Amino acid sequence: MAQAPSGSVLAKPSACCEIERQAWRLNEDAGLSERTTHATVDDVAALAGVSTATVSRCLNAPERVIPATREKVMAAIRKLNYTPNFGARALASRKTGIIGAVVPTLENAVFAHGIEAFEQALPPGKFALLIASSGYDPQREREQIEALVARGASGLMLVGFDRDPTVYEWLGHRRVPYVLAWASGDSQPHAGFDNEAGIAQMVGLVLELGHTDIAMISGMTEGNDRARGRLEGARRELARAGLEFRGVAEVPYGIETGARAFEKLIASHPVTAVICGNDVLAAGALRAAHRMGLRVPEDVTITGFDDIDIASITYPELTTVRVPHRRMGSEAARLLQQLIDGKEGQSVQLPTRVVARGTHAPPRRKDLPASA
Amino acid sequence: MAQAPSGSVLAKPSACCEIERQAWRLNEDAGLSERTTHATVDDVAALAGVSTATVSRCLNAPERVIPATREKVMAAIRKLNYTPNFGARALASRKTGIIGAVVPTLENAVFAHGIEAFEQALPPGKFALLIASSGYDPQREREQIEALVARGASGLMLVGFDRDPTVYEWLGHRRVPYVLAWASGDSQPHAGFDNEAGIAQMVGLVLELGHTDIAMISGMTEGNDRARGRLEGARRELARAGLEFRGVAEVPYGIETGARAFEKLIASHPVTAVICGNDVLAAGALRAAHRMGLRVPEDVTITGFDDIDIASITYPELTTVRVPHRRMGSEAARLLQQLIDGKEGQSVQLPTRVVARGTHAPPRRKDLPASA
DNA sequence: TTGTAGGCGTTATCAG
DNA sequence: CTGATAACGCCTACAA
Repeated sequence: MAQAPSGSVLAKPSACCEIERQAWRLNEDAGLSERTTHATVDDVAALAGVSTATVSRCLNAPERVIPATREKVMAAIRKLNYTPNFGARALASRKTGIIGAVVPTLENAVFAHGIEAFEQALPPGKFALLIASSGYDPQREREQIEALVARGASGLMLVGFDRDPTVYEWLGHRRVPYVLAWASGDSQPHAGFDNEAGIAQMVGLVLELGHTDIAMISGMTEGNDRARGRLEGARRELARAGLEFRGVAEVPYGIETGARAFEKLIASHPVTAVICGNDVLAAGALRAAHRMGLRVPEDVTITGFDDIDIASITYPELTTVRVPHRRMGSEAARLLQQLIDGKEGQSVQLPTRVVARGTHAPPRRKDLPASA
Repeated sequence: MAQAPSGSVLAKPSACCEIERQAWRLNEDAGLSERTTHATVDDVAALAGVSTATVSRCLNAPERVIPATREKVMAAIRKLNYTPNFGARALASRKTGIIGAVVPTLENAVFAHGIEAFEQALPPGKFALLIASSGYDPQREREQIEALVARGASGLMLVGFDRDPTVYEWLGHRRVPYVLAWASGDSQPHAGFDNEAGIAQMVGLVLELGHTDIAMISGMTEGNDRARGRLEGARRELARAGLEFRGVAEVPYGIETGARAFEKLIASHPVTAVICGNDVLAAGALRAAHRMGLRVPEDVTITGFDDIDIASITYPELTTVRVPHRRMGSEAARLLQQLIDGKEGQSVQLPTRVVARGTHAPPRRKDLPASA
């Protein structure tokens, strides 16, 4: 009988031009079928000649066991290849060591990086991270939250502040601690930054350059406080200078959508600068500009927000607003752990700053070529 | 006493220029302190006037309970705001509904997208996804695998084939089903594509254009079968044409490392084409080329691999190898579920193809300017 | 320092 | 279709 480590080949269809497939199955105890069940504390205790309590202590509080017996126990554990049963342990100890996180999507680098930092900031071995994505859908987010809690999450990391109040009530009733990342304000525990202040800095820069005909490509603002904060912050800063946008497009996240929005905006408004709600939209706008034969920044200024990797590989490199996403992820992890431990935790508001690269310049003097 | 939904403000230091912090704590039952414990099946059963068995059935096999009693039970559940205890459920049913995944890092868009697709392909509500990242460190990956299994993962998704055989033995012994994503070969259940074939297509294109002085910027090959497959595949294709690389740099994943490698390669070898192991390295190379004043593709051809988003926002847009990362993620999810269910599953090998965009061209005739 | 024994909240196997 | 009741595997006072 086949003895492959974990499975056995059932069939291998001849290689086809398109997609090759091959059948697999978890093998059903091909060889030794004596003990199909796993070792338990009792087995370990018996083999080591101690009580189950001692075995448990060796695992959870080694210092409370004398080295000699501890050695015996550990040897038995190794020999039996014993691993504590997760369910039993969770049931008895009333803790799972699982933390949940719901993000809109990991396809947005901002969240992927933040989550990565979040995960790395969790004490290794002490916590594991359960991740779900909502696709920016509030209803789905709610289901995901409930699913994670149902799977034993003893703490949650959520993105942004905007959500139905009943979600917070539910969480409060269940006594599930949570942290809002990429959020600001002070009505909830959070780790974030000020979107309005960040975009205001950028708009300030554009205004200083002398632009007056400005448009904005914003992400979808519904249920997204980040996008809304940026749009509103930009409007406010413009208003302070007695101006308003010549055009505003609100589009879903994506390079293509950013490109389309740019084309439309340029076609219908005589703008010299386009403020984008994030780097991906800006990258799309930049690509559209290239394809339309517009020079950046000579003909048009384009700015981003987030400063993710792509901001430094566009050509010219993107002028954007730097946001410490990774730092935010780790701060969120720190805060959440403190909340879970019942300790006092600190919400934190991280600073942002404009990174001036190559996509901004003073507006083109429109009268020059015309009056020549 | 404060009655905030889930916490109460303890202190708010005056806003500082750098980082603002604010103290939080999960409030300790500020109001009603009657029942600090959660409702259990017994409570629900009592309130509904049925047995715990019936309550359990209502949750796990509603069709086995007549609508009348089911309604009573559901009403009691709602009223008590009852949620099954995860640990108890896992212990009794011997299943957690948790699937684990270990990836090198979510900061690599390839994995972020694949994982996102993997998660979405999991039946919602039936499974939750536990994620850990290894940082490309085999030792850490092993720890993460054990941690996920210890947290109740009943199936695993791992990246690539390269790892200590004892890991597979351990998994086999524990009877934990697993799927290798971004992997090929046929000794394990996998969902992937052929790195060697993919890169060979690209090298073929470059050779056809007439290049003979070619270099490669590869990702780190140790413990990374994807990078190694690409490097070896390229070497082999070159050898078929009687050529070999004029230079090879093996560098960690990143834009900066790609840029540095390109500078060094160009400085020490008279190459006309640089094959890159992935799009990020290629983007770095492209940026370096721009900064060095080299024209792409007139002066030098640069190619990538993966076709992630950034490939279409570089300037010129990147010629690369398209890999169906999302499709792979969902195929991996499908396969893993079948393995978990004890059913036969199909390994799958997805096709790749060259996407010819703007960074390739015939080599520059070096003798032309010199002989003029 | 170590052992004893009860309980954690569900599910599952039987009868009824 | 529903109800007792015995696992499920581990933790943790409490005793020794």
